[in-house]
Amino acid sequence: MTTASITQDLPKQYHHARPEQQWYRFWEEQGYFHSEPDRRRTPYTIVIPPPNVTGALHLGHALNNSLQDILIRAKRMQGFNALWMPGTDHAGIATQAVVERRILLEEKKSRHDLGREKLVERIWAWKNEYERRILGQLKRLGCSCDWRRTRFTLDAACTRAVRHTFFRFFQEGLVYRGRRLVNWDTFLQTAVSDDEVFHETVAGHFWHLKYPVRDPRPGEPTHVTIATTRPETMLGDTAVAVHPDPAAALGAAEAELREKLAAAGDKQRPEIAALLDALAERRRTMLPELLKLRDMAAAGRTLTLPLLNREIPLIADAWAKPELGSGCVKITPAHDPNDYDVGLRQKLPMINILNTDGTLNDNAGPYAKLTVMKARDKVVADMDALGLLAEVEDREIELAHSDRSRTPIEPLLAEQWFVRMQDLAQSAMDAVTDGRVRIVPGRYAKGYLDWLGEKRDWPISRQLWWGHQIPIWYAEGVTEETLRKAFAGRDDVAWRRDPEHDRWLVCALEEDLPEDAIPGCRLTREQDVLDTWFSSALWPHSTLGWPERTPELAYYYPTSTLVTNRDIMTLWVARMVLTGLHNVGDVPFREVYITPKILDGYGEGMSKSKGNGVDPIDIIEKFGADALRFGIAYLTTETQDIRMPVEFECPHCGALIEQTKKNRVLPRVPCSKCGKDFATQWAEKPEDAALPRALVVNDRFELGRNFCNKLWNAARFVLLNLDGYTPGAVGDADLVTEDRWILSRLSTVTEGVTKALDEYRFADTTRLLYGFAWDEFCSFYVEMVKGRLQDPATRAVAQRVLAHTLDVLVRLLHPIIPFVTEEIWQLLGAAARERGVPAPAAAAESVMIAPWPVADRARQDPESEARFARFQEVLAGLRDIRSRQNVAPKTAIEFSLRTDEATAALLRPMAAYFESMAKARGVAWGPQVQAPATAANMALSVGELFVDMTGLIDVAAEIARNQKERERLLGFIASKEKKLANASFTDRAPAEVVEAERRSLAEQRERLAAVEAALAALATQKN
RNA sequence: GGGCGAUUAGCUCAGUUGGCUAGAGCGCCACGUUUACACCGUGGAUGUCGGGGGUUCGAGUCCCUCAUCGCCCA
Repeated sequence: MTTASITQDLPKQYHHARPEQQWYRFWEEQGYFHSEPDRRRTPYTIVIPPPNVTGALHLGHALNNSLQDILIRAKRMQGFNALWMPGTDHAGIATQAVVERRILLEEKKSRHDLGREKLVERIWAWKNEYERRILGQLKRLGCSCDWRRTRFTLDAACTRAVRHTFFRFFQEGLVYRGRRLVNWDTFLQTAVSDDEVFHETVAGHFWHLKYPVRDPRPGEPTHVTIATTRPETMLGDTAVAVHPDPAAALGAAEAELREKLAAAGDKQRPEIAALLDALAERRRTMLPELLKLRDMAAAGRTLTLPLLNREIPLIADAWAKPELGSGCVKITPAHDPNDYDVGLRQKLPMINILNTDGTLNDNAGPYAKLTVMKARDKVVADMDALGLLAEVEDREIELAHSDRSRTPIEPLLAEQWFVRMQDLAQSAMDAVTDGRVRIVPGRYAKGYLDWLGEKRDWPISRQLWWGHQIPIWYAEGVTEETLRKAFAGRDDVAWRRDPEHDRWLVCALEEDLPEDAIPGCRLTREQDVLDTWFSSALWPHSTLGWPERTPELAYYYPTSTLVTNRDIMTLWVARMVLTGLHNVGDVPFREVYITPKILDGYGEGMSKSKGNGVDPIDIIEKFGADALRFGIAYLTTETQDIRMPVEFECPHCGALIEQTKKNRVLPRVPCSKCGKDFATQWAEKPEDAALPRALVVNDRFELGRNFCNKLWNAARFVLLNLDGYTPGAVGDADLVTEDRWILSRLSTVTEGVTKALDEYRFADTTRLLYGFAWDEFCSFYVEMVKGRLQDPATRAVAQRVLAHTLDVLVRLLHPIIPFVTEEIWQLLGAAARERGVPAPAAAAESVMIAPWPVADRARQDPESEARFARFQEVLAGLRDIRSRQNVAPKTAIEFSLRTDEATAALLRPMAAYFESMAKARGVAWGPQVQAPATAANMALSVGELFVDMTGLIDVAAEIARNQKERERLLGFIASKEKKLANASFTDRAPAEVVEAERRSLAEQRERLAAVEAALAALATQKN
């Protein structure tokens, strides 16, 4: 390809679509994404947080993955052997729930109608579809993942890692089976973890129920009143508690309130005082009875549980709060977390009254088979009929809901599998406290350590069909001797006694056990599957081949950086650290970078279930992948989340329609401008899906699109001016002022960008490059080099410096905006394959594999930068005068500059640039310069600028401006004078600060004098 | 209830160890099509840096407190 044929068709606007497709394919075909272990090189590895296959990616994922790609591309260019390990997560409950719901909706079938095998088959189909879509989205984003290594948490390799981990945990006694109160989702019929539960305030009631005291003695109460928001749970009550020392508890509550009162502001004081009064009242009226009940509890008195007529004890336990309600509390250990603790403490029976489908079981006696809600109504009615319903209050209740099915959670005592966390958690805490894992920003370490510090055992079983089925078989009615014989010589089978039942738990490493593995006993397999996080906890080592000691594991592990969001610090990050330490013996990654979160216009996190997830493809379609990435990087600051209100772009008329909480969940929305309907991401019915779909966009990505266009045009300018380019050395003597300046700035920026990226300061990186490319390279260097390009004597060097600067800039920008930089790189390569200052060298065949620029400190040239700063100030002054005096751009002006000789000497050589950039001819420079008779003036830090305005001047405008400037200066000078008159300032502030203030004051005074002189001169002209 | 974060121009956000009569992009106003770019250029207007107290010679920046919002944990 010749230069001519390349340059003739450069469009004036950068079009992103074709380069995105072309260069992504090119990179893939060249194998640039692939990494192989290579002992001679240092690895840099990132494992992707595997997106779950529940649905497509939204902007939050785009942020996370753009940042990973920026890091991995920069490191690759920096010479590291960079591996970005991709893959997806099976997301057990979330995916199963989505598929089940869809099947129910479309075919009116439950999972039980379908059966385990068929359902799992359907989920695999779903997984295949969404995995393809997700990976496609990542590719559109430009992600340079090593796709040949793509894994899935449920594939054979990950499954093997799961089996080995589970087996080892089992052998070491780290997994066990036990009864625990779990969050039961009655719709999905599975336990869900605390993290899959959200709380919502709903309108409810507080029912006050009376339980009769058995054989009350004279002077004793006949009933005990308790209050509950869930009356049906009384059927599972096994005690009523009263505080063991109600007087002291009331005293403590009072003391606490008094302390609060002392510290409170005026507004809160009455409120707290009222609470104190209420407590005092309570002490008077209720304490005697509470003391009596406490004594009755100590004496072992009992109550009758109405409806079931069960005898239950009155017990003393501190969970009962004498300052609340009746001071007594019912205890339902099998259906309330706090009561469960009481039950354990007091060794109470635990009666489960719930079936897994949310109906009551036989323990509920006459209420069996009723749903929770029906049972509630009936219990209340029956209690009322017995005269045992004391009161009903309306009350708002914080009710736990399942995140997956959106139905209320029932706490339920169930048998589950757990991982013992004591030692594992400690190891993961140590890794962070001793710095083997560094968390950035550091403040997130606290949450991690606090959570692990609780060392709560990890419930790992889920009553689902989609996931890693727990490799446990139950053997009943056999002796250990039989087991030993059956599995003689096998080290891949282990067993333990089931502490809850008369049977053995048998765990198998890789092979599933047949039913008849043990003579005389039919093995049954555990039906539950493992929590998704169990397999994703292994991700950094399972993807590298563990449990095999693969070359990959040896080379890439521990990985370098994990990029994720703060919501899963505990669920995922902490667990990766502890399984990594346990399985591999080392941490999974050296650094964890926590990204900001993308929020919608209402400040809420994006999620599929809310309907506020924005498909990054929409942004890519409209603005380009580079624009998306640039915008994301630009907004990724250390502390702020990113608020992103979005709009529908009407596909009919292009109008922008605000996305609201209402319309964002609709399948079709009418355009408020043209009135026609369009489809949204929710369109599924044929009649909706047939409508053209609106893109969901945000104008903040214009920033990135405009920047790419600016860069493109700068490159276009360079390419259009490379005719006759010859590579060659460029010595210092060849360089002119603007060359030295741009090379100096380039060196400084290279240094700054490299450092910022190293410290995960993405916004700083991007802003530095934006400023350099736009305000320095384009606005000054390109403008200034134009003249030299016209002159055959200077053209060659100008071309070389220009090509070099663009080359370095493009390399620095490549990690952020890979596509446009590759497009430019390729064009530049065709026009100037060999380039570089001081010595040319052949450019890499792709910017993706070009070396990262190294800052040449020797290029940093304070003198050039100082000269330039003065030049820029004078230029701005000239432009300002032109603008405020309304001098047409075509009209040439003349100016003179009163300044010291040194500055004059610096600026005289720049005369040509004042001509080309402000159409202004400098006629006089130096200390002796006098103001022309008719002049517009401007006080500058370097002196005073005069523009000869003969025949042009607008005296009134000039006076107005000078007066305004005078006001400003007077205020400024007054404040500086005050500061410097303050002895404590001059005595105590550092000398250089005081000196700077003095200089500043002197300078402003000079300016003021100039302005006043100008005003005086103008006054004479006015007449 | 405990913890973390936020509150700076109409909007979305920067502001490194306190030295600023506070910056950017968009939007707004005026002018402009000079052969890289109107997804552009030049200039301009716009802020009691959430409220109150304190430390300091000096506070957007540090401390306390209040308010509002978001998230996490209980």
